[in-house]
Amino acid sequence: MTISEAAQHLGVSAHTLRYYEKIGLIRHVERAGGRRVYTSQDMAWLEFIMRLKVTAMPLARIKKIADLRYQGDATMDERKAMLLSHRENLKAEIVKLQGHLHALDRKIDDYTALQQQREQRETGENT
Amino acid sequence: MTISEAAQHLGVSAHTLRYYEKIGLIRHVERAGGRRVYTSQDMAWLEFIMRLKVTAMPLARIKKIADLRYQGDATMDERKAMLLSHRENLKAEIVKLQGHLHALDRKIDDYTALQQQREQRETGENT
DNA sequence: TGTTGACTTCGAGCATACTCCAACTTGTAC
DNA sequence: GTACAAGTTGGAGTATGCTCGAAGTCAACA
Repeated sequence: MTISEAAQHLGVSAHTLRYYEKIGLIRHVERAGGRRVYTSQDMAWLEFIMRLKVTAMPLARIKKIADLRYQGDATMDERKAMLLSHRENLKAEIVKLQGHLHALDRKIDDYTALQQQREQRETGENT
Repeated sequence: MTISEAAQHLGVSAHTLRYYEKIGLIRHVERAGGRRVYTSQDMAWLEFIMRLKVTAMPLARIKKIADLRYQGDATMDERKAMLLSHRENLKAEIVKLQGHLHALDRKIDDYTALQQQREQRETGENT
């Protein structure tokens, strides 16, 4: 897979993929005639990175997981612990957003009530 | 309420409150002897801003709602429409995060399975 | 009246995550 | 073999949202 194919597949730009390689999120990507060739393993790893990214994990923390991964199987427990911790954050985040959703609903209700008051005034129901 | 009280109450820094005033999220805050005095109405508005902020609305969009608010009641429909649209985004975001949570759970399961395999090898159950 | 400490303004600086540029190389198409 | 698209590198620049520093002001208390 070329860089532009990979980029399209992952929904990011080729620039971003080079950037991720530069900061070490993904390492020793093969080259053919100097050009990057992404294997299916590379893609699986990048997809996992994207998964962490969309759940608002900062690149610095993703980098830490990447570093551990490149150190080998001995770091598995630590990586699992990081994921478990991230899962808890994610669950808390979902609960928080649900709370904000309800608050937003109430605010919208306020607007609806104000609109109705205005309509009543305009149709002159009180005079 | 002084700026530091307001900041503490809202969970941001005084610097941030001045910044929000500078970019126009909140306007004509009273001064007493040159110092900001936040009224309960100011606080209600700032709390609403925070509510939007924690749901990942960019300051630029919040600014737009603030601009509309300062234009008066005539912009109520437009503001309500923005909130409705934001609510849809928020709902979609929650669904998305729930999906990512499940994906994360599966990844964690993978790690657990690998750990169990390793334990079996170490205790020599196969020889 | 002097000191303390929280406040003021303005502008510069910072962290994150890209995003772009310049100059050069490579593979394919004719 | 030459044109052209797509790729390469390193480094600089950008957008967002703060965050800090400098230099000065103000109120309250000893």
